[in-house]
Amino acid sequence: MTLTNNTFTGEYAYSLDSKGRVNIPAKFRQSLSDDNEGTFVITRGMDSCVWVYPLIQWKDIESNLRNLSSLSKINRTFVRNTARYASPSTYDKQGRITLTPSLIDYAGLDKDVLIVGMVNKIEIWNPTRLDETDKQNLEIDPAAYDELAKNIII
Amino acid sequence: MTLTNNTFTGEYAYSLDSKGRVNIPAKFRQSLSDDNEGTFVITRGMDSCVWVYPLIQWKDIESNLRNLSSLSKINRTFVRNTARYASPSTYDKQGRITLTPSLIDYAGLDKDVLIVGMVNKIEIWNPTRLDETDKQNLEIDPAAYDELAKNIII
DNA sequence: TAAGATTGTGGGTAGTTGTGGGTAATTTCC
DNA sequence: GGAAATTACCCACAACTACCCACAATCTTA
Repeated sequence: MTLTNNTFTGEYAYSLDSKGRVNIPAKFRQSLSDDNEGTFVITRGMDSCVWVYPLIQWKDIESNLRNLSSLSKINRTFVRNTARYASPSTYDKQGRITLTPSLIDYAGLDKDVLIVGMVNKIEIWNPTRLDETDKQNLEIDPAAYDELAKNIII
Repeated sequence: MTLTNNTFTGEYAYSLDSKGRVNIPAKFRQSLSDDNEGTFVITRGMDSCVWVYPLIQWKDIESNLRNLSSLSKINRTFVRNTARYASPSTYDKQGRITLTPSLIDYAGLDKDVLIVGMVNKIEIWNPTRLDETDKQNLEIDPAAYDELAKNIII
C-alpha cells in the first residue's frame, strides 16, 4: 500500500546486472505519481552512493539552477557540480533503471547493492561502503544531533 | 525520452576530429525543441571552455544585450565580449557541430573533450582544464556556496 | 492449499549512436 | 579567372543501447 506519493522508505537488497541495470523496488514504483512518467533522475550522492530522484522533484531543482546567472563564478561552479552528474532514466518493462558506468564507478557498486528509501529520494549503495559510513557516523558530534532536534520532532 | 525542452544535464567524453567537429550527445539533440532548427550558437565561455546555446536561448540573451545602454563602459565591454565570439552552427546528419579554430584554441581543445550539460547551455572542455578548474574551485568561499545550497533543497 | 498474479533477474536482437573518411560544392587568394 | 584551400554533405561501420521475451521465485487470493 502506498502511503504518500513520491515518498520512499525501507531498505532492499537487489542486484546490479552486467548491463548496469538495477530494479527499483515495486513499492517505490507504486509510490511514484503519474506525472513522473516512470522516470527518475540519477546522480552522485554527497556520500559515496547514487542518488535517485523522482523526475518532478528534480525538475524543481533544475528550475532553481536555471535562474542562477552564469556571470557569477560561484553560480557557474554550483550549476556545473549539480548538473554534471545527473541523468534521467526511465524504468523498463521489468521496472529497472540503467545506471551510467561513471555512477557505478563513483559509488563503487558491484553485483550486490542496497537500495535505501530516503523519504524524498532513493539511495543506491555498495553494502560494504554503507557499513563503513555507518561506523564513521557513530562518532558524530552529539551537539550536532541536539541542533537537529530543534528542527524536527521525532 | 525528452524530459524538458532545451535542458541539458550529464557529462560525456567525446572526441574532436581533425575537421574540428564534435558530436552533440544524442540526448541533448533530442532535448532541442524544433524551433531551434538544429542550430546552436557557440561562443567563448567565462571559464576556459566553449559555451553552446540552443539558438532560441541565444536570441533571448541577444535581446537582453540590446537593452544594455552603451553609455556605460562596462556595458560596452560586456556586450562586445559576448557578441564578438558568437557564431551559429547547425549540426550535420551525424549530429556534429563544427567549432571554429579560434574557439578550439581558446578552450585549448585537443582530441579528447568533455561535454557538460549546464541546464540551459552546454560546455565543451579540455578534460585537463576542467580538472584544474575544479581544483581551484575548492578554494571558493564555502559560506557563499552553502548559502546557494540552502535555497535549493537537494 | 492451490492457482494465479506479481516481482526480480537474465539474456537476445534490432535499431541507434559515435567516429572516421571520401567527394563535391563553395570560398579565398594570387 | 583559375588554382588551392576550405567547407558542406554523404556513406560506412563498429560499439552500444533500448526494447523485447523468458523464467523462476515470491506473494496474493479464493
